[in-house]
Amino acid sequence: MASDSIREDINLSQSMENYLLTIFHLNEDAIEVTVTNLAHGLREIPLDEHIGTSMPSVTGMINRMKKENLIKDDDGRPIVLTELGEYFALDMVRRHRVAERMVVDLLGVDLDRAHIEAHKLEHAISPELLEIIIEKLGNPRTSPFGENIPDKGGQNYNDDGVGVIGLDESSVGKNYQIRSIPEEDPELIRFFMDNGILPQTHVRILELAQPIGVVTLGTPDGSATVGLQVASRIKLTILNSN
Amino acid sequence: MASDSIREDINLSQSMENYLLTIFHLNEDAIEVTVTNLAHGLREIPLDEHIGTSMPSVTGMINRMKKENLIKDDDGRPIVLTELGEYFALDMVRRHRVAERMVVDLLGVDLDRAHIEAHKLEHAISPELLEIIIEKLGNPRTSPFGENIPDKGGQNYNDDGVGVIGLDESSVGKNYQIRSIPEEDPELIRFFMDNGILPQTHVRILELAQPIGVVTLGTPDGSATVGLQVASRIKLTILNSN
DNA sequence: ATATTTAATTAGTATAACCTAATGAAATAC
DNA sequence: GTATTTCATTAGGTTATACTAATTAAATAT
Repeated sequence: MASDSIREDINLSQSMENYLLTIFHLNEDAIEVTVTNLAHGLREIPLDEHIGTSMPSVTGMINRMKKENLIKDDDGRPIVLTELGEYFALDMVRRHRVAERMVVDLLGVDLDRAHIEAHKLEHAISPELLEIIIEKLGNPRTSPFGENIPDKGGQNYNDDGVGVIGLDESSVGKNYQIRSIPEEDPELIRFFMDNGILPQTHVRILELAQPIGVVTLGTPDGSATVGLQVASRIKLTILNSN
Repeated sequence: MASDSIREDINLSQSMENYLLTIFHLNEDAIEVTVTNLAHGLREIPLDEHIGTSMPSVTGMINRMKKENLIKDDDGRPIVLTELGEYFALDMVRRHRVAERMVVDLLGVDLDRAHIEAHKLEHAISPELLEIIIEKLGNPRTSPFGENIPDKGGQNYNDDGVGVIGLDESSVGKNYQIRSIPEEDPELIRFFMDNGILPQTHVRILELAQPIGVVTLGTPDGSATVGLQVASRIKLTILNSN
């Protein structure tokens, strides 16, 4: 099939794979994909002691990726993926999220380390192994952080953003279900774990003080307060029990 | 502890990790570690379409590894690992064999693909993850091919070669237990799987025709004939039922 | 509308791998 | 004991990825 043949004879470097992931996440967060933002964005993943990427390095890689037909060569900001680029970006997202599920569900890694371990493994999982892992996991539909796992071939992937809001946009007194939480910062995730702030959890908004910049939510176990910045990255769906 | 501190601040490239593994295996097979043999040996692992390594490339890497204090800088053939080099080589062997156990026991990969998948994963497993996997596996002592898994820190690793012989050195009519089988060639492993020639299996030597170059062995399921070259890589321990 | 700031690129290096072709050195063969 | 073969290195190049410093181009501010 087309989705298999598209893959043939193409070998992305680990570096390109990371650029694809970063571009995907910028798109997802509605952040303009520019050289500057990519240079910053690649810093997010704290692999090795590598702090960010210089802008000339990003320019260089973008040009290589244009040559590989992963990024459109129309020249211009924002940087936009070709169909091929989209395909591989979704493939990487799939691998990353499956790897997270694997290390958590199959190996017993703590949630706060899942992202970092998965980020190393995702480049080392062959297409065949990926399918074996997915089957073993029982075809999971989300990562342990609540993010959708794209289908094979990247078809019908949608953000499912309908009805999903940030915790910062929620209403006091209403009940919600947590859909997803941010996955990068181990310390923050530790806090989430300690306070039962996890995907699927039912929560009630106790306080939303915009000027002070905090949101307090009630969980089955108690209550917790987070800043608005963090709150905006906790995604909710409304419960019909309102 | 010392074995932890030795690791600090050292980042081996994937390439160096592969050289360490190859050097280890040459030593294990009592093959002199020379530039030529390394150039051949690195071909064994059929990653990508990469066929072998040129001798100047090996010389170059050996020099870099001398600078990193992984290989003794006395100059001379054979090439010999420093204590640090030994430490990392054993670490790699440990990761490789644990990765093989993981993909087979935890993920359900077929034995004939275990080596190749493990070879990619072994470079992407953090020390912390490695220990988690080992625990989850219940502290396995051998790989699925029957090879010993070195301890953490590489202490008390021994080949356990006492009483172990090659199938080519066995005696007709005697009973043995298979200790280990070669792991590189998927087609050969497929044959082993189909004929129940696996670690732990009890076998009886039915025929050993040196001039013709074949050994026939009886397994619980039937019998199979292999060439002497292959036979020499199947390791046996004698059973006291003789 | 000029000055400043921000964004991106070019120019020029560096390093880790790899390669082929040519050469030197050591072992083996006749 | 010279000739040949084998083994290893040097010489010289290539590619991917990164960097800093300098420059151009575009946006923003005064």
